[in-house]
Amino acid sequence: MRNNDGVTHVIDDLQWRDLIALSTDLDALRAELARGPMTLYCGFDPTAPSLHFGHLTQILTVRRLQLAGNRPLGLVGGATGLIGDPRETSERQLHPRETVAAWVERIRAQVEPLLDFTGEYAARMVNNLDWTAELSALDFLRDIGKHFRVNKMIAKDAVSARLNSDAGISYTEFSYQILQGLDYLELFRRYGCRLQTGGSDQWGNLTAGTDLIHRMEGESVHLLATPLVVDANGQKIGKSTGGGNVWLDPEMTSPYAFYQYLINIEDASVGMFLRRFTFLDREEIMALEKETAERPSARAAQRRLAEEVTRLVHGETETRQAIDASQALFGRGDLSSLNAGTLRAALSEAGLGQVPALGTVAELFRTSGLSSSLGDARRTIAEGGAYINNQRVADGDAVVERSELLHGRWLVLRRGKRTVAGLELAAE
RNA sequence: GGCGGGUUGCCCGAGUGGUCAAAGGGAGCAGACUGUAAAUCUGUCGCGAGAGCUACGGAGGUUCGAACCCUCCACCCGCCA
Repeated sequence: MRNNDGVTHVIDDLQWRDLIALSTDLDALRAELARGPMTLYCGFDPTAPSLHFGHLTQILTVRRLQLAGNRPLGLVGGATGLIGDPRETSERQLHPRETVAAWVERIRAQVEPLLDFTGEYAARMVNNLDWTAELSALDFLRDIGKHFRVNKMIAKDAVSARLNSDAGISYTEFSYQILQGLDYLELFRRYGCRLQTGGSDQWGNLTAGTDLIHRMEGESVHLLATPLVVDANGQKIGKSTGGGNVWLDPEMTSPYAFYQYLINIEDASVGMFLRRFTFLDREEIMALEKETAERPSARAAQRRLAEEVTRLVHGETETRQAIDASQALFGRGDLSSLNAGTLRAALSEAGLGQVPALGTVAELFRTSGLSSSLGDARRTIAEGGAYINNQRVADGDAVVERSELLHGRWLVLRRGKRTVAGLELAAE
C-alpha cells in the first residue's frame, strides 16, 4: 500500500492534482512522510444535515494520504458545530444542540465509507465534543486562552473581514479558532497527530493549531490546505455550479442528480475535476483530457468522471441505475420505444411523482416539482422551455389526454434541456 | 450607560408620503447557438388566470394613502464612558 519510496511520492501526487494551495514547510513534511506512517486529521463541522460536493476534496485528500500509508483521523465537529466558524458575510444562526448532534451522526456516516477502518493504517473517527464538553470556562481561559494573542487572532482573514464589515462579529465566532487549535493539540497528544488538512479558506483556523502546539509542546507539526473549487477562469463560482447545492446525502441529492451534475461539468474544468475527485492515474486522466480537446461533444471525460465519483459516493448499484436512467432519458432513441421497465426505472431515478388525475400542462409541471408555482410553470411554457415526452408544449392550459401517456401510465416532463421529472397516473 | 448611524426581495444595494411588487448588479431560470458544455446575446425572475393578496427587522400609530412620518421593542455598527 505504501508507495512513498516508489514511483510517486504522495506529495508529488497531491501537487500534480493541484490539491495543495497552502502548506507549512513542505520539504519537512515530505521527509517525515517518507520516514513512516504519519497520523493526520481533517475536521468536518455539522453546519447542515449533509456534507456537500466540495467537501469531497477534503475527504478524498485524506483518503489519498491513507492509501499512501498513513493513519487518518476523521473529526466531526460536535463542539465547533455548536459555535460556527466566522463566514465573511455575517454571523451564523446558532442551531439547537440536538440538531447539531443529529447532524454529527449523519456526517460521520458520510465520511466513514470513504475511508478504510481496517488494517495497519486504519482510520478512526473522533468528535471534538469529547474533549471540550467538560472543559470549564476558567480552564479554557487559563490553560488555552493564555496562548492566544488577540492581535494575531484579529489579523486572520475571516475575523478581520468581519471586523471591517458592518456585520461585526460575536465573541462566540471570534473564539472559534481557539477551539480548532485545541483540537489539533488534543489529537497531537492523544494520537501523535502531526498533520492537519483542510480547505484554504480555513487557513487561519489551521494555523491556530500549529501555533498552539509549537507554544505548548515545542513541536513543529504540519498543515496542508486544498484550494477552493473555482471555474476555468479562476472565478469563485455559484453555489450550484460549485457543487454547493450538490449534497452527498442521497435523500437530499439523488444519485441520479449527483451523476447529472458531473456529466454537465464544463470542458475547461473536467480535467481539474478528474484530478481532484477521482483516483484515476496520470496516464488515464491525460488521455481523457486529450479526448476532450479532440472530440469535446463525446463528453468522454465527463462520463468517466461522473461514473467514478458517483461510484465512490453512492456505490455500484446506484451508479448503474443513474447511468441507465441518463441514457434512457437523454439517449437518441424515442421515449415511446423504451420498454415499461426501463422507463419506470429511469423515471424513479430522475424523480417520479404520482397524480390521481391528469390536468393542464401547467398544473402537471407544478405537481412534478419542476415549477415552483403555476405562474412559474406558465412562464416556462411561454418561454418555450417545457416539454412533455420530448415534445415542446406551447399552451399551459391545454389538458393532457390519456392517449399521451407512455405505456398508459407515465409522462416524461422536462424543463429546459436537462431537468427531467416523471409523473405516474395512479391506478384507480 | 450616553450620543449618532443602520436593519429593503436568494445575495449586494438604490429608494425617504402616492407614478413602488420596489432602480441597478450578481446568482437563478428559460430561449437562440452548440454538445444535457463554456462564452455571448435575448427574455425572465413574490403568490394569484384575474380582481387582488402578501412583502421593505417586529408591534402599534398618524394619513384618503406609508418601505418612506411618529412611538415602543429587538438586533447590528461607530464614537464616547
